[in-house]
Amino acid sequence: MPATRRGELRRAALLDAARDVFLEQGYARASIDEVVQRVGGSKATVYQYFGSKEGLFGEMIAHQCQQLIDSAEFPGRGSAPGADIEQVLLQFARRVVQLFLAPGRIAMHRAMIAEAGRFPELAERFYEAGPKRGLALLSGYLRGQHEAGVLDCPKPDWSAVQLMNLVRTYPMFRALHGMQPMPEGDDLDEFLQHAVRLFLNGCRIQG
Amino acid sequence: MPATRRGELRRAALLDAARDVFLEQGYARASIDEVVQRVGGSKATVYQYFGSKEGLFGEMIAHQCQQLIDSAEFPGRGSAPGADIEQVLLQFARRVVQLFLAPGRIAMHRAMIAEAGRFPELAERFYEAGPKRGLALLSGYLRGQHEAGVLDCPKPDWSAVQLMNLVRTYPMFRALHGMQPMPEGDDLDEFLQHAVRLFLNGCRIQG
DNA sequence: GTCTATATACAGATAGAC
DNA sequence: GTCTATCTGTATATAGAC
Repeated sequence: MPATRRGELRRAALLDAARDVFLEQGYARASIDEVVQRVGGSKATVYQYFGSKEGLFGEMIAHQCQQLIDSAEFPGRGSAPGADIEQVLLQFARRVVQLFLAPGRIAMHRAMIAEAGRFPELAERFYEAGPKRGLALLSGYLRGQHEAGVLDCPKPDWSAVQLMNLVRTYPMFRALHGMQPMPEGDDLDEFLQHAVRLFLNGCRIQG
Repeated sequence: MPATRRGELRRAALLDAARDVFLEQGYARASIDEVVQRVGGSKATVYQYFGSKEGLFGEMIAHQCQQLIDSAEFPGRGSAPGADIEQVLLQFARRVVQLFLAPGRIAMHRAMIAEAGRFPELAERFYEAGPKRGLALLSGYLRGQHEAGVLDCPKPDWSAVQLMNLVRTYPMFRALHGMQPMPEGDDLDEFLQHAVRLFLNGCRIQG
């Protein structure tokens, strides 16, 4: 840990450069030399602050998770209670996809998955910083609709997972595999509408 | 390409060992030396057959994809036309999860995602060997149900993607991130039933 | 606290004997 | 066609000057 003001800046700059290098090249291919070269300074400083390559990676991921938490204004929060459910959920779907498909996020996700076996606690932290918070918000919204008798959602936690999977998985799966988000001729927003409608039909109160 | 019988066996043994090493360690950490050490023989032979580390990785993945195609008896195929839809789809869901969560498959999936940027054509091939075939079968089944007036599935391709996402994503997501397949207290099969029911409700003919 | 220079190790790839 | 021995580059990590 740096004690001086300049040290703080050095440390932050190193974390930023490390993010770029690790996410561009993956953990194993990334080299400390390249991180140092981008930010200026010397390798010894890296080892002073982070101890090792694993340490640098770990703190970089943790830092990213913290930023994700700070920046995420999840949707659903602040939507009027009586607003049209389909519109609220569609808005939510668009925001989730936007968050997950941001270029840096895909790269980070890839790096996480690649090293999940070696850094299990980081994957857990990532999950709690991102998906878990979104799920909690969505689940709360669905619980409210259930209790109001608008939807049939006896298990809002599971329903939240399912809606999230419906809207997020297909484009994310393709992006993780290096494919275009949607195949030719398909329209992402139309796909999201289809997913939300399926979900709403599935949870409709049976008359 | 080996010409002798013994060469064929050597090649096959190398591919098997390569699969283990790559999937255990990931592409970058894996070393040719370790592959050679496990199977016996020498490094030069590897370069004779596969040209480079990338070549070995590529042919290993291709080989695995072929095996996946050969071994996959996808469900839905051969189910009686009049069978109960919920049971057919539940059976399908169980089989899909079983296939995707097999230990080797998760490791392979991780390796694929990690290197998807550098080997885009491999990801494509994997997609066609696995998910795409499952989706095609499911889509055909759903189209039949739609045309028979049993389900409301005007876009069976999208509906197939959505059902697949509902049943597969959550356990697979957790496995990829090194977490247990299901959180404590939740039951996988109950989750699958919940997913299938949501889907069927969503596609039910509106009366 | 930060830099330069270096130790140490190991990886991918190849040359040449058999 | 297959092996042994080796070349060459590059990575992590550290010792010691400023």
